Amino acid sequence: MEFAILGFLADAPLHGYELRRRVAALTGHVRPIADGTLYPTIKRMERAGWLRRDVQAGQVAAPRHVLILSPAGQAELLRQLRTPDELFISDENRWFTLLAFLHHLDDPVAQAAVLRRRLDFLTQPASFFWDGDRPLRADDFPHDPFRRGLFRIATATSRTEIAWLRDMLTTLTP
Amino acid sequence: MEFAILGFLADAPLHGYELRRRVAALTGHVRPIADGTLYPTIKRMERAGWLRRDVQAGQVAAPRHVLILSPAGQAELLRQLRTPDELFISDENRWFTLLAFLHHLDDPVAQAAVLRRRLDFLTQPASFFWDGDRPLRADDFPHDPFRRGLFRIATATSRTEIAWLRDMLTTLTP
DNA sequence: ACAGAATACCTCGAACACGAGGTATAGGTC
DNA sequence: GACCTATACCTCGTGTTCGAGGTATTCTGT
Repeated sequence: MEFAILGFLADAPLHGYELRRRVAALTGHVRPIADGTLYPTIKRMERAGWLRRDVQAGQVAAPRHVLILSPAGQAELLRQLRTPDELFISDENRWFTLLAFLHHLDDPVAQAAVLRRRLDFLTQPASFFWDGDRPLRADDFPHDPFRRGLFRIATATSRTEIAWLRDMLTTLTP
Repeated sequence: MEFAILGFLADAPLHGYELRRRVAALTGHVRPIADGTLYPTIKRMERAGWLRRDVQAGQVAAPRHVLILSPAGQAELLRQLRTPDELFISDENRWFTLLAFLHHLDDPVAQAAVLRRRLDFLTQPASFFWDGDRPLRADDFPHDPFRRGLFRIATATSRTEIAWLRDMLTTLTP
C-alpha cells in the first residue's frame, strides 16, 4: 500500500482521490482499497517526511490535496526497490506492484538483482500439497479436476514468467 | 486462513502443527503463516463450534491436539464454497485456496456456478493502469520493459485460466 | 549424563486494513 | 429553490495478522 503510493507519486504528483483510483486499479483490481486505509496511510507517510501536500482549490468539487513526493520519499522508494522484503518477491500481487515501479530504479545491475531473486524463488522446488516430505503433483489427484487445474494454471504462469525473467536478465546484464 | 483450515480438516483430521505446514505450503508458499495467527484462529473456530480437539500423547514430542471438523464446520465450509466472498473470486491467492477445496462441494452445478463467477471476473475489461478513462496497454509503455512484462505475464496467466475454465464448464454442465 | 534440535502449543502488544459513518463543495436535474 | 450525484477528505471501532516472546516434550549425538 505504502509502496504503491510511493511508486505512483514518483510517476507524478497526485491528489488522494486520484491516487486511490490508481492504486485500486493496480493492486485493488483484486482487492479494492478503502478510504479508511488510504487517508491514514497518507498521514503516516506525511509525518515520516516522505511527502508533502499542496492544497489547491478543487477543479471539480472540494479542495484537492495534491501529494508530492519529497526527496526522503524518493529515497525510500529506491531503497525498497533495491532491497525488497521477501514478501515482495514471493507474493504475486506484491511482486506485480514492485514490477510496476522497477523502472524508477535507474540501475540495470540492481534491477537485474531483483529479477534474479524472483527467478530463484520461482525455480525453487515448491508444491501446494505435501504428503510428509513428498511434494504432490497433478497426477496425485486423478479424481480432483480442480486441484489439477490449480497445477496447470500455476505451471503455465511460472513458465511464462521464468522465460520472461531469463530474457530480461540477458538484456540487462549482457 | 479460517477457510484453509476448514478445507484441510475436511480432507482429514490434523493436529495444529501439521495443519500449519499444510496451510503454509498452500497459501504461505507465498506468505508464511505465523503461530500467532494459527492458534488464536483455531481457538476462535473451536468456540464457534466448527471443530473439536482430541488431545493425544505426542508421537514424537509434546502432546498433539488433533483437530476434527464438526458437522457445523463442514456446513460452514460448504456454505463458503457455494457462495464465496468476492475476494475469493478476484484475489488469485484466495481463489487458488478455493480451488484446492472445491471438490468438497459435491454438486457439479454449484461448482460450475463458482467457476463461472471467476470466468466473468477474468473476462471483464480491466487494466493495471489508466489514463483517465482509457485503459493503458503494454504498447503504452514502450520504454518500461517491466510494465510490459507485467502485461505479458498477466495476459498469459489469464488466457490459460480462461481456457481451463471453459473446458471445465463444458465438462461440468454438458 | 547433557546439550541441542525438532516437535508442539500458547500469549500478548503493535500494526494495519476494513467498513461504516461523517463533512463539505460543485454541478446538474426537476 | 431543493435535491441528488460525484468529488474529495476524514475519523473511529473492530478484526486479523504478525512478531517476539514463552513453555514443555522427546529424540539424537557426544
